[in-house]
Amino acid sequence: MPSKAQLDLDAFTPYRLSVLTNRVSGAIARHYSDRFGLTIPQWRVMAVLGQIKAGAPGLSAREVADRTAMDKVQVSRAVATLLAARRITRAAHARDGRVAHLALSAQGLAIYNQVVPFALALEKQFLSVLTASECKAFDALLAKLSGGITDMTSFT
Amino acid sequence: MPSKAQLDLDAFTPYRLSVLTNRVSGAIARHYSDRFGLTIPQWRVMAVLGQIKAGAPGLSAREVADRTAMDKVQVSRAVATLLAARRITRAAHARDGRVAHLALSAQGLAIYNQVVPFALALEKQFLSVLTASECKAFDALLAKLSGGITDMTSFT
DNA sequence: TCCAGATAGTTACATATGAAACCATATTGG
DNA sequence: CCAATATGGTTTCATATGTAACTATCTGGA
Repeated sequence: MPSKAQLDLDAFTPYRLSVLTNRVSGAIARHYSDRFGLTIPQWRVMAVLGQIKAGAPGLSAREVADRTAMDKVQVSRAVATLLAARRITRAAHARDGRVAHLALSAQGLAIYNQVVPFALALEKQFLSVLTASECKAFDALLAKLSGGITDMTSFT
Repeated sequence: MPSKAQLDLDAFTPYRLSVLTNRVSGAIARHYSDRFGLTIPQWRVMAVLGQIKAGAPGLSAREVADRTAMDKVQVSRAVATLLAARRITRAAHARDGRVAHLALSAQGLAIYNQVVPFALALEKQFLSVLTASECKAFDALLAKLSGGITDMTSFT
């Protein structure tokens, strides 16, 4: 018999990463949904809109997509839902008829201000098993791995 | 105006984890699909079946689910597809009429033996931006974080 | 000016996924 | 022995998601 190559899923980094992420994201998604009626894509849109300065005109859907690592379809759908719930506003661009400025509504801002501390608390709890220096190390490693992957769409 | 709490997605660990994982998993899924006609759930089933010893009777669907962090519905569907493609076999349990033993077919084993080195190469490339000691550190941190999360389904 | 792309965003379609209902078999307490 | 319940596994249904097609607008060059 051929001496088989073996692969232990529990030792396979992409698998471990996937399981961990699904657990965290799933738990967070449940919380967002239960307490704020938000999906993660919706929350991501609100999160980037919450960062724009007071006087600024808002972000286009494309800018939102860029900053959330979502594709434009996901953004379009999340925006439609958030608009229907009056959590964000849409205003025409002065010069470019294709573009709309998106921003949080007053109601959306109120929700944003509730979700942010909540999200930060969840992150803190997630990281609570690590020491401060381990957190920093993990952060750096994530950055390094992400940097290594962005350029290789094909992942030869 | 109230001094708003802020949240920068790019500094939010669950978000960063999610983006990284989606990139890796997406790239791997594309490769498995292109070259072997496998989805990730299907491959996970094959991966755990590939680990059982020669004389062993095979794994039940529930055991497969336990070892792959998939739920029984996902397993059922992956198993159905793999059976149709004759990549795995199903045999009745001697005593328990509900249970079936699953194992790789000869054809499935041949594919398994192709995929394993391929998967290991992808993992190696993914980790190639890290030094050996960084890999070890990352591995340990993943384990610690996973351990911290498993017990908290609720993630208070 | 006007046409050939490029870009913003939405829609449609086909597939994937999760939750819950469901069927069959096993087990357990009376 | 037999109900009540638990377990293994599949199916159903409703929703989520990705790809590709589509509309509308804009830009740049002949």
